[in-house]
Amino acid sequence: MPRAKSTASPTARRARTRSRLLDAAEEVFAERGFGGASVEDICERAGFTRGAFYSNFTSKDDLVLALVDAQAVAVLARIEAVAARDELTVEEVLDGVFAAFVREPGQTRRWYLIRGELALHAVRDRAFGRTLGAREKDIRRRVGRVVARVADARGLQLTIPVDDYVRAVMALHSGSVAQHLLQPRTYPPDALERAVLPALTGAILTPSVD
Amino acid sequence: MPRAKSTASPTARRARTRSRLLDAAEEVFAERGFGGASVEDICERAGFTRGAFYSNFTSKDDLVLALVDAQAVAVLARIEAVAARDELTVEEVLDGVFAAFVREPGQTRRWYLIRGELALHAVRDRAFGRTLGAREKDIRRRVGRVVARVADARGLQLTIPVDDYVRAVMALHSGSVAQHLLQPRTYPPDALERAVLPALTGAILTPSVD
DNA sequence: TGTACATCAGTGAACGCGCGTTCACTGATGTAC
DNA sequence: TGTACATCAGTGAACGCGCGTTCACTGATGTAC
Repeated sequence: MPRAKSTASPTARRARTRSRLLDAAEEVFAERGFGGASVEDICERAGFTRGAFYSNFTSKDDLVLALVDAQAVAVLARIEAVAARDELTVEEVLDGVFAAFVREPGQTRRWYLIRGELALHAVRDRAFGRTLGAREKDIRRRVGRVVARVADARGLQLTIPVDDYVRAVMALHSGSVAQHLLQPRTYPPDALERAVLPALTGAILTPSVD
Repeated sequence: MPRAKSTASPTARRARTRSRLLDAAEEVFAERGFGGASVEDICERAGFTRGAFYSNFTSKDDLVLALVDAQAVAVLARIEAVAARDELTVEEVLDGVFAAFVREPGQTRRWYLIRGELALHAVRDRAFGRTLGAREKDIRRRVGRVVARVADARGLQLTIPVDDYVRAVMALHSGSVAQHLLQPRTYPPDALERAVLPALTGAILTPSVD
């Protein structure tokens, strides 16, 4: 059978194959979970045979690690873009951060499923957990810096460590998405944040005394 | 090969077999996920052969549904026990509720993994999602009633719907457990609740005017 | 520019294994007399 | 109380299938002359 159309140099084409496999893996993992997704499913989705898979990754586990790395790079880049905008309020910054996790608008469901799979895998596999934990810490630190800067510019100060605030908001957001996905009709997205975030942020970000 | 020791009437023994299989399934699902856990793993853990499994459940999916039902009954019973105690503060009620989800003390990890698996499965499978959603709603309503009663007895009133408050606290707790499991050494259990809950509850539960 | 050879990304058939499910059976317990 | 039969919870061998992984290969592209 003939090979797929050749568009670029072998090196560039190889990188493209790898990234297509990663994209496909994200989709298939979201749909069926790590355990339920087969290597063949992923290859079929990406338009390759299984041989191509093992030419680019040493195993299925190796692919999961590569996925985390690729996501971390992409998410951090999008957060940097939010951080560069000085005119935003704290709420807008947080909105931008949530959006940064999602590859394309309207992919919240996929985002939730993938993050859920990664979180469970991290708790089960200690080594993987350390990798994911380090990546999350990186992201929280970056977000925390932006929040602190924006709060400062508004003359507000935090009553608890900024890292705890960021953790709390992310937990709330994650819970909100879960509730919405479980009850799509009766519980709109962001309903929980809308109900709770103002009170929380009001209690934690108070006007500076000086 | 001889059968396992006979202790009671066939009906009682059958119920015992079923419940042992459910317990084993909870453990194995927590360890390996739904996709990663085989029927044989579960049977081995429970001390039966696969035939016993198919004598009690029609399929692996059927087992998951039975697991949810069994958990709902158990959790609701434990919450009722908390609700019956009138002397508790709002914080103690919430602590009691979180404890109610865990079968035995020190099983937080298992609780988190099982709930995570169920949540992902619910988002993927709409019919299952409706079942789980209904169960969660039941639990929230029950918890909400207790919180409202306790707040009322303390002369406090809620500034947002009690259901949203309960959702928020559960999301926070779930996020807290996730953070702790990811960084067991540096982030103690309950660290997030300790940092954030007082501010949140203070902002949402305010002294009644009348 | 044209030819001969080297490289290696991706192919696809093949492997052995473990899976979910089925089913003919066994033997302990319950029932009838 | 003792015997004969019925029930059915749980056994364990067997089924076909799809899995993760391997590997000899092909043919498009890059390189040397």
